[in-house]
Amino acid sequence: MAALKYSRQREAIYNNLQHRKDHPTADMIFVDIRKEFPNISLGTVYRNLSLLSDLGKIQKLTADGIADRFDGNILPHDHFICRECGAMMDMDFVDTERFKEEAASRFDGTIERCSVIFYGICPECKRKAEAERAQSGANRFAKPVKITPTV
Amino acid sequence: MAALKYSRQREAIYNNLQHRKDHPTADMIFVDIRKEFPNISLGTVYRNLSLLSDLGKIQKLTADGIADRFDGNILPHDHFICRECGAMMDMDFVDTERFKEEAASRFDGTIERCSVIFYGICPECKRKAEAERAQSGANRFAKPVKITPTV
DNA sequence: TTGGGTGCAAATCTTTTGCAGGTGT
DNA sequence: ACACCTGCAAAAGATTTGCACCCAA
Repeated sequence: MAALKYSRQREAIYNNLQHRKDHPTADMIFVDIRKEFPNISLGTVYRNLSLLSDLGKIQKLTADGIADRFDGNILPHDHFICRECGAMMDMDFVDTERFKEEAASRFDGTIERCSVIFYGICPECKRKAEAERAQSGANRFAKPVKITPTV
Repeated sequence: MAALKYSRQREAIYNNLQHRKDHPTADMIFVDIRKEFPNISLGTVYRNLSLLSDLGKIQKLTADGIADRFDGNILPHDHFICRECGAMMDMDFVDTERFKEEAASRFDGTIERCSVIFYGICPECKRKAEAERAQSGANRFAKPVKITPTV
């Protein structure tokens, strides 16, 4: 079994993640951390994020249509992604654990973890849209409609 | 607004998805459908899956560490992925709608959809593992342990 | 006829990996 | 000294896209 050694880069990556709450991508962390370590490589960032995630020190979040994001908060909680501004935010007021237990009690296999991601329009974008609509009457979040054959 | 035209390829892709329950990747569909359309290209499969998903005729499923999968069943239901065999299966006995409403009622933005994915060991792999363990005493699903510094 | 759809291949984006040299223990 | 870790760059994997031709409406 491989023994883990200390590395300044790994510590910096971990700390960077602890000090921000925007659920950054590997590249966002890379850009930020390069201020402190100008020579760090993106590969190192990926390697350490993957390692920290395997160790359970951070969380990797995979969602539809976007690059993986990382979260320094490992307490069980859910996430929301805004399809307007792309922001990912915490949704920690829903009891996911109860939900997970409910599933586990009726499932024959073993449930180890559960990912819950909500998609929609975030409070800020919704507010902006409502202000606009009050003026123009148009709804810029309306999904495009197509003329559709059966398939 | 673009008008949609019928295409045999799109119909075949849609039907292929309706007739299977293994939550295939784009490539799996491509391989299967090539029996009927030897000249179809992977790009066409991707384009149509994306289109059908936008139209709400099928569902795209994004999960950790695997290629996107597609589901012909658009009724709200959750999924489970086995980390041993990689199979993705339905978990439709949990009331996700209630869960989604619970979240929506306490959230200031608009929740449009919700993805719930469970990860663990599927019933079949669990059974096999238990049979093996009864003989050898070893647990092949034990996660590797590392000696860990603070970070 | 016209504009959407297709096949093909190249491009893009994200993430992983091989290698040679650096560093923690 | 011995692994582990890093930077660099190339590779890999998944998905998208430009283009010329084809086909449904």
